Amino acid sequence: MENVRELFQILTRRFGFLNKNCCSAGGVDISLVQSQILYEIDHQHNPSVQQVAEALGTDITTFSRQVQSLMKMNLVQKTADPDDRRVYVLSLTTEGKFVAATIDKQINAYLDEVFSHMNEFERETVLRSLRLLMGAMSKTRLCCSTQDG
Amino acid sequence: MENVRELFQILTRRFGFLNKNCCSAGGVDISLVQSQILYEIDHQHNPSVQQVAEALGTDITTFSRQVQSLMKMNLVQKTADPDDRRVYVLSLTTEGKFVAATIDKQINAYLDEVFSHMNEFERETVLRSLRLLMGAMSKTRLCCSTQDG
DNA sequence: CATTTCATTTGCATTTTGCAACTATTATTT
DNA sequence: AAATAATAGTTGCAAAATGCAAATGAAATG
Repeated sequence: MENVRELFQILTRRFGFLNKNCCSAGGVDISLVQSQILYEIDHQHNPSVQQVAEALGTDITTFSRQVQSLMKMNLVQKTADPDDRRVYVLSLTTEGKFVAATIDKQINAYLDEVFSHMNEFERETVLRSLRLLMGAMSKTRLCCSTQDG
Repeated sequence: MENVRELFQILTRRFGFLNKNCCSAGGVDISLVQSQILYEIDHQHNPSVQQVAEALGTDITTFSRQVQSLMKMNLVQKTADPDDRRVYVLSLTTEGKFVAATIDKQINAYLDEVFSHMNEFERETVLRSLRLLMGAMSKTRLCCSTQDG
């Protein structure tokens, strides 16, 4: 097997650039981490502060402060969990949802553009491969576990 | 087409975790960015300070300081370019090469483990797909361009 | 009811970051 | 060839991000 790491390295770098450049939406300027937080909150079901922090691999104290910034920007809400009053549930505000959706649109537009360079068969194959790869990654508990996926 | 971004997001997150966790080698502790810098210097041909900074999408002043740290750690060397004395060429020291190689081994070992969950045919398909994807990304100049790949 | 565990937040010191300004060198003008 | 502009790289500084230790308040355990 050739050098697989190289493939991954370049692929993820490129996607990283994309994320970095796609981070202003509707007059609001968003940093890369903030964009990732919005994404994560948007995709988890009523996540607590800790859950999101862990999913992103961020120290929880750092994350706590990042949430504070996003609340000041009126993009994220914190709701006390009635069942366990230690816990705060995170969610996006209307504006937060709008920003997240805008970023999502931009990124998907770029990805559509990328996939437009393939024919239908290639497209299908690539997508199936990516899903396969994710599945294989999930089976490995060596490291790198995430919440989802 | 389903939500492709999600696939990418999770895939790159996982690979990011891997990179993050694979960053100590031979008693030396290495941060994620430092690991990426070593990788990049190792894979470019006599790169200048600016070239590596650009490849990584880092501000050049920040990068200049990161190089200084890596020089203090005796992992990276700076050589004055005889043709243009404004330019410094970056290279890895023996120790730097060792560290880079160790990290590379760890990451590839993990990836081997991942690919071991597939049969030969799947493996081939996935690798071919990744290459296809990279090719398609290179054709798009919308954003996200990198030096290599 | 005392103790432990847990989720989250703050104090503080360190590190990282990037803009503006600087030095030193090369390229371009006239 | 002197003057000017452009380039590669470095520092000053101030703002932002990070993470450990410790604190708070709430739940679980004995």
